[in-house]
Amino acid sequence: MARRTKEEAQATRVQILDAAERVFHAQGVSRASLAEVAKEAGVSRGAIYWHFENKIDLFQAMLERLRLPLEELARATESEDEPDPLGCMRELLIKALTRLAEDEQTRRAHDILRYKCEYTGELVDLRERLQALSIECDQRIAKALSNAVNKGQLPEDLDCERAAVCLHAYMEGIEANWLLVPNFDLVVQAPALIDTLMHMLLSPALRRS
Amino acid sequence: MARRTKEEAQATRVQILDAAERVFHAQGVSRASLAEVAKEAGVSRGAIYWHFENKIDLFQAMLERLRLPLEELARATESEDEPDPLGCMRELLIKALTRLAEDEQTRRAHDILRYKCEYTGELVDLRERLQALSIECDQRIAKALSNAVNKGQLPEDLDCERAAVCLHAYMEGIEANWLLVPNFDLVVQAPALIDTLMHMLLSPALRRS
DNA sequence: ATACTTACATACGTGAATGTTTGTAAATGC
DNA sequence: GCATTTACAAACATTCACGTATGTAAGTAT
Repeated sequence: MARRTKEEAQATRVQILDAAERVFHAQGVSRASLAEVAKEAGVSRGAIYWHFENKIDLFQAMLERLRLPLEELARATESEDEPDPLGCMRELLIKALTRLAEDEQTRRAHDILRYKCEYTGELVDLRERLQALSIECDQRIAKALSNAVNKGQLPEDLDCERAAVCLHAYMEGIEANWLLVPNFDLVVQAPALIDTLMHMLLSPALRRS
Repeated sequence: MARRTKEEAQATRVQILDAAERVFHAQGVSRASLAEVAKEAGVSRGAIYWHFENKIDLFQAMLERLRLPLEELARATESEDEPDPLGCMRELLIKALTRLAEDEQTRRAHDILRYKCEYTGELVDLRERLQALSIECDQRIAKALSNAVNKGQLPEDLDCERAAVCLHAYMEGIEANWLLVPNFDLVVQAPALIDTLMHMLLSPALRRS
């Protein structure tokens, strides 16, 4: 095979990443072989080793593409200048569910992270990254809730940290369970699911002592 | 090594299962080798192949030990004769969290199922069992909620099926997130977490159209 | 007491995946 | 226009876990 131009090389890189996503999803990360990925991508294993160091490097690169396009909304929710942080958050959470239901790539990636991946050995640092992300997520939610409190949208004595834990858990569970058994229309149900979550924030059990 | 008596053989079987639990938890199911399990159990690989067909058989046998001792409470919650189904459910859910926090074996098993296991290939039927369990769980929760409605403990027009989805998701998320980052005392927080969940059931978004 | 079976240990063969190395033709730099 | 580097393909060596086959000493039935 002849040498490719730079753009062609970039294209094969993307092909490999797409193939990896499919193969990882079908076989699981540890069970998937680079030979399978290569075959699926229509290249040789050599090509993969040219673009990536090894399987975990390929996996990490694949995950990098997830860079959530929900950042602006998240930032708005956390901004103290936002006049309607709670409405902003509602919109953000609905978008998160909608995206999961509608975007094939997002769904596959989340499915891999939840059900096709063992967080051990070489992937232990990935687990640590997810732990850090989880903590950061809690903090950002708490900040957003705090903003909503300051705007008078939530009770004055709301324990934002504990509420954040509940909100986070609820979202995590919705996504996990729906990925496992997608037996209802997530796009249709999303607003009601999120409104239920919003109502939960008014629980007396979430007030400071 | 000489031949063991029947009781001794049963003891080594348990040793192997315990060792498998530890090794699966440390290395992940696919990465764990039977040689490691044997070494950890203080036996040879031959012993494992005597008691179990192969690695997945061993894994399934290990999971069988999970047989949750929460069944009586669950049955009470689902029973139409129970005068306080909601209180029963509250107790059940708190117990579920408490057990996860306090029982090492339960925690390890759940951690394996969530973060040390790829539901693919030979484990695809395990995934299907989990799917069936998830659906069944939704139905049992819905039934319990229906009982609570009939006792006047929840609003007449509650959509029990959708409420069950929310409740299930919340619990799932709490467990998953706490297993990933156990940065708060689950036993202490459990009552407040469950009370928050109970309050969620009163959301107007969960009423029938 | 003897024959047979159990509960393992040990040794072997096999296949598969990994990382590396070498080869090569075309693209790119000067 | 030539040397060099790039973007792969193909072949190789190594590791490693799995399943199986065989060995064996003690328990168990008769």
